[in-house]
Amino acid sequence: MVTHIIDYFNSICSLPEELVADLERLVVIRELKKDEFLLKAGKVSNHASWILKGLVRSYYLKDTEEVTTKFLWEGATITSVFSFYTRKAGNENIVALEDTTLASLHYDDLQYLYKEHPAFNYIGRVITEKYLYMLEVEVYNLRKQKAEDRYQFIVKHLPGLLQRVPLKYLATYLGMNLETLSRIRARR
Amino acid sequence: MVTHIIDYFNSICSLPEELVADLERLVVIRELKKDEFLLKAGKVSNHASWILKGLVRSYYLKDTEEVTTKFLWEGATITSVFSFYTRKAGNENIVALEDTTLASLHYDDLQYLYKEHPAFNYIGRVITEKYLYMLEVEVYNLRKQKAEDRYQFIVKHLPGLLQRVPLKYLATYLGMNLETLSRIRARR
DNA sequence: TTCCTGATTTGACTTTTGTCAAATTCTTCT
DNA sequence: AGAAGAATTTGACAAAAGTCAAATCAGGAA
Repeated sequence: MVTHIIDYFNSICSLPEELVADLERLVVIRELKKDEFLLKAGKVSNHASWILKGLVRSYYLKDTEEVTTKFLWEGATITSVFSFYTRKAGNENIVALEDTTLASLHYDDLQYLYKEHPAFNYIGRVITEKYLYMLEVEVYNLRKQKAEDRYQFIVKHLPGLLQRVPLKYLATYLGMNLETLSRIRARR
Repeated sequence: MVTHIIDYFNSICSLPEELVADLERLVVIRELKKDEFLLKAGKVSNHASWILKGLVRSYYLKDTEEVTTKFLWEGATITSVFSFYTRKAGNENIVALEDTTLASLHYDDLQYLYKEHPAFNYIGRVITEKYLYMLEVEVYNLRKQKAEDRYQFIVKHLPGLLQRVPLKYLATYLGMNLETLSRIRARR
């Protein structure tokens, strides 16, 4: 299991042996059952994780409504950007929508890797850049005025998501309510 | 001028002398007059820049309408994330809203710095994280359903922007049209 | 100052989306 | 299979935001 994530890092930049040894020691494999939480609002996020299998959702509470901010699946990196980097409690919840397997690094261990292994800074930078790019795409879609256009973007670019995610979560993710999403799907 | 940006990098992580020497050699100071372009749609973005003075706007064309995606000013990092990282032409335009002074690094020089100076990856990652966090805040605001709430977020967190930016640009940035923004400002 | 152009506001009306309530449909558990 | 609960759809209506046209305002150029 740990080898998968090491292979992934290796594909970004070839890892020195001592770094591989440290990773094997520090990377933790974790299993989340459906509906189990990886992070709860009010807690500090201590782990950056890579999803080996499964699907998670992150959301925050606006009044009584859950607003979904992200869906992440196999191959994705997941953490609460705010909480992990600032070391403060945030309002973000992360929960498994399916049984999920993660490779995780603790914040302290990550800092240790950055300090001891210059190459790991290269990897950290590239992964952060990828995450940034993903977020830009998300913002681009969210800025569309019409609810229909935002939905069609998912149909076109992430059709698999429609099979794996309940519509009530997709609706708040796309900034519309459930009934609107249902009606958009009905036309056609 | 170049010293400002080197001081900034130094504040993130102390720079070895050879890195400072390379930076002094590679960082280019550029001046943009109001309405001059830093990047035009259809071109590959070759520079990452830091704004020393001034204000720029990035936008793309949706049909005939300009959709503003970002306002960035003193202290901010600016590039087209998509085009700069993928080395492909994008749809993003970046234009100065005020006379602006930039410190820029060419893509190739940046890659050279990353390869030759591991410490610079640390800096690149931290800057990317900051940008990422800024973007998360932006998404958070955009996901608000009510146009009024999105505007009030600016009033509360970026009141200075209201003095520096024409409302027509602010409107598309906030995902509403000019008349709606004007009416929101009229209620009080 | 006066004119011109662009920025902003206002009005009348249309379209889109939200709200609330109820009906279906689908899943899961026994 | 049958029941309970969740997910999704549908209907009627209300609220929010968009559209188009016109008026007003503000800053710069002559």
